[in-house]
Amino acid sequence: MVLTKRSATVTEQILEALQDQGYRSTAPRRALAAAIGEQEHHFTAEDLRQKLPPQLGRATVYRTLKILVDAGVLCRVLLEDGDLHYQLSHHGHHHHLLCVLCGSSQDLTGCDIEDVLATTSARHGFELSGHWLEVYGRCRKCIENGQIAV
Amino acid sequence: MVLTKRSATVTEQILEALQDQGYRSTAPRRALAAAIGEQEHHFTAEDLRQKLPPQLGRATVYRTLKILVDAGVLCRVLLEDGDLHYQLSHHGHHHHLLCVLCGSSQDLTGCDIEDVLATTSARHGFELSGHWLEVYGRCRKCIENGQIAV
DNA sequence: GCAGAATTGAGACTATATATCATAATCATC
DNA sequence: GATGATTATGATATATAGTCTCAATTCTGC
Repeated sequence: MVLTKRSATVTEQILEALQDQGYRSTAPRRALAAAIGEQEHHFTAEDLRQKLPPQLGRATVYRTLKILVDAGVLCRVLLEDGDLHYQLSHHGHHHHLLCVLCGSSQDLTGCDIEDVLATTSARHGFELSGHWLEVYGRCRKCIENGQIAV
Repeated sequence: MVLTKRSATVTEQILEALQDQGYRSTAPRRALAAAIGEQEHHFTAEDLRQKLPPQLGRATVYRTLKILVDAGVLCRVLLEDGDLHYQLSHHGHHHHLLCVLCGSSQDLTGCDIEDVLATTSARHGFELSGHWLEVYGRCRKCIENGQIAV
């Protein structure tokens, strides 16, 4: 396994991304970056707020999340029940395999969904501009642990 | 083209579905069914409310929409900007090709997305339980009309 | 340390949706 | 039709998720 400069902690990566985009380094943003670094899986804006000092304003949390999504550091994840969560993005367009039991997620890589979509859409005379795909199920670990659906 | 009992008006189909599920036929529900029948494309709960007498309570609209989604008459559609809309469902699991210009939608049928997903997921040791897919783009008509993105 | 610009946070506000519950409407039965 | 058990309604309160404003504060380069 090769260690590179980019494999610093999540918190550091986030702060770096902010700086790369010309944003200032402020105490609230450092606190937010640290809180995000602590998240194991996907989280909501309110999840973060609970980990942060209460005087850190709601607006700041949402503003920063938006910046991070735009910067490609975070991506939005749509849960099965319609809840919108955030999680670290592994850059580039991709999809998620979300475990409905433990909340973990894997990136769906090396898949040819895009091709299938393009072909099928073309058959309908449709010109593709984007799509949203979330996949729900049980991850290997949860299956092995013999968990059954809630 | 063959006319069957099932090809009654949308409004009638909705009312029939409600009755099939053991729900009573009430004035608010009839009004709602009529309003849904008038919708050309996908719509929000508030779109409907605007077409209905103001004394028809908000709760009734949302309750009825939920019933209709559960009954499979309507399905939820996620727009590119995150807005949740409703539209008539053509029964069974399917996906939508949503035109971002005119708002029309086509069902994505005869596609092998499910297979691709199953295969890819299996490679990740993942046991599929569901997924959500929305596809955005421009429909044939809008392309032919030479519309450009807003 | 200063000035100017960026950022913050308190709170008002919007939009969407659900919960409560007294009242009203429905429908099977008489 | 009338009755009554049951279902449904709607006014209102509450919840949730997020945006907007703007005076006060904090950064950063100088």
